[in-house]
Amino acid sequence: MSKELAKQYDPNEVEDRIYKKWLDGNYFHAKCEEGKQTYTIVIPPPNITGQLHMGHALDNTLQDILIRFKRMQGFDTLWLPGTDHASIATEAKIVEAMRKEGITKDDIGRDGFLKRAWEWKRQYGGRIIEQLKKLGSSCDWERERFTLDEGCSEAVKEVFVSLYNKGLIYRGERIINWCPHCLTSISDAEVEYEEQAGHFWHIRYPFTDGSGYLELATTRPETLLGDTAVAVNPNDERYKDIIGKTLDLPIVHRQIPVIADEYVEIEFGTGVVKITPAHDPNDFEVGLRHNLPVINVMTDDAKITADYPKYAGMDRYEARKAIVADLEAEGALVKIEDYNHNVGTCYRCSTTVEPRVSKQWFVKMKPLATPAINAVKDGETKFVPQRFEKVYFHWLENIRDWCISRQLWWGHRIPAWYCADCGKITVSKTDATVCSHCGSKNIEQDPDTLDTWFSSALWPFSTLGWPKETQDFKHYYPTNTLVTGYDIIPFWVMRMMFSGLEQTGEVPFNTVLIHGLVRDSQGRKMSKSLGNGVDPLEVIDKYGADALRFSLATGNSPGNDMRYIPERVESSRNFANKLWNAARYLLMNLKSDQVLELPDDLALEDKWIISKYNRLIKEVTDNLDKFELGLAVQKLYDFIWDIYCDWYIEISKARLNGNNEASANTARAVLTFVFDGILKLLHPFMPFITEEIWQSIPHNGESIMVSEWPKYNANLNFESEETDFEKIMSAIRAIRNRRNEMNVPPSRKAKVCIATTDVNVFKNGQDFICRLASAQEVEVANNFDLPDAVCIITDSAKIYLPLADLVDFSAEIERLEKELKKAEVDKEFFEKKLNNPSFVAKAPEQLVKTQRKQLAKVLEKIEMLNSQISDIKSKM
RNA sequence: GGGAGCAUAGCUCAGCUGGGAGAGCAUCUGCCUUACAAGCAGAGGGUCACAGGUUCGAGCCCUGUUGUUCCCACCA
Repeated sequence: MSKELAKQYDPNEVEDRIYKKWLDGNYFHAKCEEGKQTYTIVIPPPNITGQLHMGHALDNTLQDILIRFKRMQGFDTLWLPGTDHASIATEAKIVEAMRKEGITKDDIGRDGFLKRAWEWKRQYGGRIIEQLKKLGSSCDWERERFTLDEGCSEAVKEVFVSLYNKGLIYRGERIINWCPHCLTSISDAEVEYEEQAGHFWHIRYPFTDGSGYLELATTRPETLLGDTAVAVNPNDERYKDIIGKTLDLPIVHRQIPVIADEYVEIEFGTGVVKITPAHDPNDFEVGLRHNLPVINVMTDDAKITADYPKYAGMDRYEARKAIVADLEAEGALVKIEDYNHNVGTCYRCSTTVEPRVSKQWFVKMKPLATPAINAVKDGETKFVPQRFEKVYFHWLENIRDWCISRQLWWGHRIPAWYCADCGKITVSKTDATVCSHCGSKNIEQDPDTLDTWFSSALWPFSTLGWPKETQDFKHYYPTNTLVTGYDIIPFWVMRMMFSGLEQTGEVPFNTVLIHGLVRDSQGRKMSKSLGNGVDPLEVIDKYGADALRFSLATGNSPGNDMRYIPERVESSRNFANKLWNAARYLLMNLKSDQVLELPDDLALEDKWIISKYNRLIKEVTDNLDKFELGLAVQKLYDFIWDIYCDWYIEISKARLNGNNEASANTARAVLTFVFDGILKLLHPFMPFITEEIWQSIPHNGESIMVSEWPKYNANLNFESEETDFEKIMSAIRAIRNRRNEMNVPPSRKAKVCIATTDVNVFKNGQDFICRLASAQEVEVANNFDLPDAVCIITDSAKIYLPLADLVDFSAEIERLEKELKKAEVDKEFFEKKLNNPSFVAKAPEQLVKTQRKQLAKVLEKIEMLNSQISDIKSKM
């Protein structure tokens, strides 16, 4: 309290110091207390390759707000942090770094590569964690986990083996999405489709019996090398007679059959489709139905194989040109059309995906999807906002088996060994040394690793110690809220759901809070290639973490994208400064033995603000419970700036500078009491500044972050005092307004006369009116003779400002007539309603009552205005 | 082709269970009033995209239209 606060709040001076204080106090650590209700969030683990961006800032701000709120409410609160090994992204980064040194993966081998990868992780993996701390995140750092750490790896093996034993994981030769740049398979979810301008090449395939040609069209002529059939629709009258005939595949001159399959659309193109089972998912299916050979024509990096010497070594696009040229030379090319079509690309590197048949590991999805769908249908897990359930259902209902093997080294190695002797597979949690089928030692582990999302899918329970029956797991699982962006639903949310249900028998969380993307000020996605990304750390450096958090929480509704507007952060910074200065005011007025408790002798304005504050507690708490963070923060902003600062502080000045010591003391107590409460309510949103201030005012406890969340108290409702005080407020506003209109300089104080039926209320407010409405003295009475002056009407009073010399009579009449017109419109509005019998009959009684009152006031006002107008006219 | 979101003040957005439209920024006027000029007191500014419907009453609920953004989908 003796501490002197600077005139302007300097977040840089405060934040690191406060964060250290929290760490030293061990406040983030969840104690795992028996019998206490828990609240748990597991962090969406950022990639170790990542740097904090605005999306992280939003995601973690929302989580921290919820966590701090629940912690203050007395829950045993755990926010479990960690990072993701991000197999493809990390491996790509390391390979790239090696490339600059002129080294390849093969040069250093698997062990050498992994050594480098771990070294890389050691060096950069903690970077994003440090950045999260800058934001103020109150994670339990003692429980920090990593998807590739020992515990998570145990969980991965456990799940793999268990699913394998249940027949839910299998190995098979299927068509998968292959990225020729990352050199690995990727899952369906990892393919992004984009429309590309391409061509439609019309080609003639001659019949072997010399009976002419069949014309078809393709967007990918290079796959012709792998054609093993041509298909038509069995119901297509045009082609009925040719089914079963053979064609001579141009260039290759292989004989291929004409088959009939429903998949072919009669209307589209020529109604004839070339079938390349090795390089197209649909053709693959057709191939299965017709037992067609599968001919792979491309290597890992999408170059033509040695089987076609003329094109061997050409990449897909070179080969395309060469083949088109050769088709033309052969006279097989009919025409080329422009054509736009959707092309699948790799979500990591944007390379066009090459569908490819290969032997991979899959998770059988149907049996896992059903319980995950039901859990959401039954409301065990809820999405906020609810509409995202549709996205979730859509994915799960249309899901295909999940390709989980990746041809990468950085990740969880597949716990499967192949026997060179009996050819069978041994799957085991522990490293196998002999074949479980024949006992041979001649076994070798699968070189592949698992999809990075396989381990993320287990995150809510693997991080709590599962499969061990740990204290943490028993205590904190299932978790409560998962906070993530809508773009992550198919990758992660869905997979955690079915994994949690399958492995633990319970949903992993009961609420999924979905947020949108943070876009740039023009609404574009922030991206490296556009260079429009805003670095949250720079924003924090300039405006403070509290200002950034506040902006991200304000005006953001669940599930909706938002734009990053620098002016908004500035306004948040200003708000922080406002709070800071309110604290300075408080401190310079408090007494050394100031206490937090409220005295009994509360004045009208004290009851007014306490009552309002009491309602604020209820509303903010309700909003937070319903995940309406944006509404909560808006209410806090309004209360603090408008109610507390602009009104109560201003009003308190009269008492603090007056000579009634008892009244001054009461004001001090109320100022302190309410301020303590708003700091607490604001703390989840602006943790640093609220802590810094709280430490300098009278307080109970070590830190605001572990102080008690304010509780609504029915005894602190003072409705009639609220109404009464608001009458004084509206009188003050009316006088200010009038003076402004009349251009009265503030230095010119005027006497104010108030005619009202609430004489006592206004007598009570005389001091305030003097102070806040530049009045010299205030006279209150039941009635006055209408003075030769300007008159204002509020809901509860007629106010006379004796500033006759400033009055321009004709302007005054103009103003009064304008007001009269407005009042007449109001009158009509209410009368129309109240004259409507069905309104009176059907509308709530309370509403009808207040509208009647309002009408009466309007009528009174009209009468008053009329009399004023005639009064002034008589004096002109 | 299917699904979803959005459309509210000049700009960016709120608006919770339907009861006379709100904030921040910007603009205009007047103030350095002893917490704060990153501030104070005021002002102006909106047919809530359009058309129907339900209701005593619609920014909010229903139907359709237009514009826009996104997600999903194998028409080669």
